Amino acid sequence: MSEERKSLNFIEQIIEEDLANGMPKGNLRFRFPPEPNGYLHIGHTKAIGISFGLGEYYNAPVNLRFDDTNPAKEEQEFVDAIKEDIAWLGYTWDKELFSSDYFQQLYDWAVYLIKEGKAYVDSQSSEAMAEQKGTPTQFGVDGPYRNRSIEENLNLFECMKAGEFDGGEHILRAKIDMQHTNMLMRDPIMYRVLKKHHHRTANDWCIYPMYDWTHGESDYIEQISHSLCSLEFKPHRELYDWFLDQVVDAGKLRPKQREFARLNLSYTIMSKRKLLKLVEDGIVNGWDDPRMPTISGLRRRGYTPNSIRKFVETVGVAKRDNIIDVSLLEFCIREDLNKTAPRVMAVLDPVKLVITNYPEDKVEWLDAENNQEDESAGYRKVPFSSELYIEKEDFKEEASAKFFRLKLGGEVRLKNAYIIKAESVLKDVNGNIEEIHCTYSEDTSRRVKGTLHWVSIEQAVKAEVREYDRLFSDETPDSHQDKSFMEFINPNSLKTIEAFVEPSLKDAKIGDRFQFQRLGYFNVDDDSTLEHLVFNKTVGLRDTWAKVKPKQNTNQNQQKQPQQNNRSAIEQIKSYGKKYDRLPEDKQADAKVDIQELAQKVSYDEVEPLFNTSVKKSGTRIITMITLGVLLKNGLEKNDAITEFIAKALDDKNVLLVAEAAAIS
RNA sequence: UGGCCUAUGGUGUAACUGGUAACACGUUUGUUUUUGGUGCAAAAGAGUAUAGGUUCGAGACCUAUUGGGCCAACCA
Repeated sequence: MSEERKSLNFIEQIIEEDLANGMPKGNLRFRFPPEPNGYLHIGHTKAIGISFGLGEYYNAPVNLRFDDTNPAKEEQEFVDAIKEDIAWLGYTWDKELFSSDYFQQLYDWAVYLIKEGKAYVDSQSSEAMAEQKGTPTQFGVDGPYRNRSIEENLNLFECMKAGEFDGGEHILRAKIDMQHTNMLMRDPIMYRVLKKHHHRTANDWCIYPMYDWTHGESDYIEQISHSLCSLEFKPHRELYDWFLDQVVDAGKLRPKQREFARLNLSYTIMSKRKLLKLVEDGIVNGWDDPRMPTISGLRRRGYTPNSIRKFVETVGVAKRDNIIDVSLLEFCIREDLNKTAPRVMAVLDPVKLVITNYPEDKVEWLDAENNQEDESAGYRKVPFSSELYIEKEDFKEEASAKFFRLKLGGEVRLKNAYIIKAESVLKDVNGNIEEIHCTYSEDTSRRVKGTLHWVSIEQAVKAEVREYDRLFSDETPDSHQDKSFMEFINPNSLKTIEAFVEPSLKDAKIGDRFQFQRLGYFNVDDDSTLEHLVFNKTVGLRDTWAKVKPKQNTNQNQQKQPQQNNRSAIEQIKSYGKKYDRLPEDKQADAKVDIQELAQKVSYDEVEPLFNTSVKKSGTRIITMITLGVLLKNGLEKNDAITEFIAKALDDKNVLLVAEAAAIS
């Protein structure tokens, strides 16, 4: 076997190149720099996965650095939550650091820049400054304070630090170029006055550095080799480099910023601000609501760290905008849970079933396999008696042969138990089925088509089950310029069900994950108590039956499927065109016969548009020629378009095309 | 009257210096099965945004277009 080399993503390629160019492997160092102003979500997981993943791959340290330069928005609560989430995902950071650790160093460097004439204090209103800044298509102009003396700047900046000014009076700006094509280079702000309590430095500072001034310098202080962030920071790179130029020591490592496309998930939103609105408006019950795309929400919903890491890995890293289908996330959690989750039986929508030939007082404790995917999972006992619950959905008085659940006169297997036959039903005055009467047979070796899950009524435990649907009805709720994402909120995203579960679940603990057989994966919610069990539905099983069922699921989203049957003759011919000239000779001959047959059903109007097919697509032009040949043979008159098409083909480089054209010209 | 990024099946990511487009999800079919799950097998689906060019040969190279995204917070 040849060695299989996994293809590298563009960031890995950059690193490999740096290594090849002589960077010692020991210099590799990464960081994940969240702002502690909210909870982490699935989008952050990508950034986490990239940096920490690189750290694991190269055995390099990864710092966790809280970017806490804006005391107005940041809180200790978020620091704690972020640490919990990253640790839960299974990553370990080298050092826990804070941008605020560098406030003094940043200040000293700022003073140095002032002395070098590279920074100045501006004393205008923010409106005036915005005015002078220009627009992307219009140059900026220099402001009136741009050429203050170094002494004055030094003095003013010191006064800013000493708290002698209020916010808005003065700011410190880098002196770069008001005519720069990159807006960020038009004398960006380095410091502003903010008389706010900081979660770590308390009231030590009343001036705070801006992101751009802080980030690159922090990377430099920590000697981060590759500073990875999302694409919207691409324009910041130029400034990142400019700030680095001012302070970098030739002997030390100079960090590199590189950008990747961030992750978007269909049917949800990723913006912290919008997520906050869902929380504040009470659309969801907090940041860890199981419907939220936050890490804490997914955790509570029953997702495993492994499944999320697998997801991020599968999604890949590139630079183009993307929307990943939730079905991929769901696949990842199913794949993980299928191997690990113990199987149990629970009935969510019960109907009573009575086994008339089973002794009324008898209870049998039958063996049930915990997980057929895992030999070591063992068995448990489940009680069986004459009165059971099954799902309403699993019984119909009459049904087609495609319905292989229980119907009158039909047989079905009860999972882990016996084969039963439905004999009759008992209905209330409205005609609703109250009881299904069956007989059972102890011969379980027979083959029957269907197998149902069930619980014995007497021993069943009541439990609350929370079923979730997607939060938004639109695939990209926040990408409509004319509509707010709030308009797409799905009002039925939470359904609370009173269910019956098998007694073995009585002592399930918070966080435990199960497969309710035939239904899906569920975990025990944080709200669960000994007296009142609460389960979350993590994700359903793949359900091919649901697709067969006529309408049933009303909010089933319509998916466009490629029509493969009933394709028109011309469509079938066209699909030959895509590969015709690449087919081996014998198959090509077969294809030609087939095309000629199909061509009988094709009209000239369908063929003419194909005359414009580009030269490159010779296959399509060949099949068009063959089809045209049939039409001509059937009496079609040559017109100018046809003559021109044939003439052009006779001139082509492709010999097959020339041959076909020659045959009919 | 801008700068930067980007374009490959329905989705996402591949394709080392040019050799005829791969993998995963999704879809469909068959098969296995005491879960309409899982497993196994297979199929459909892309001439790589467009138009030209170079070349025996282009998704990769060249030219010109077009679509999409980002950039004007004392946010990060």
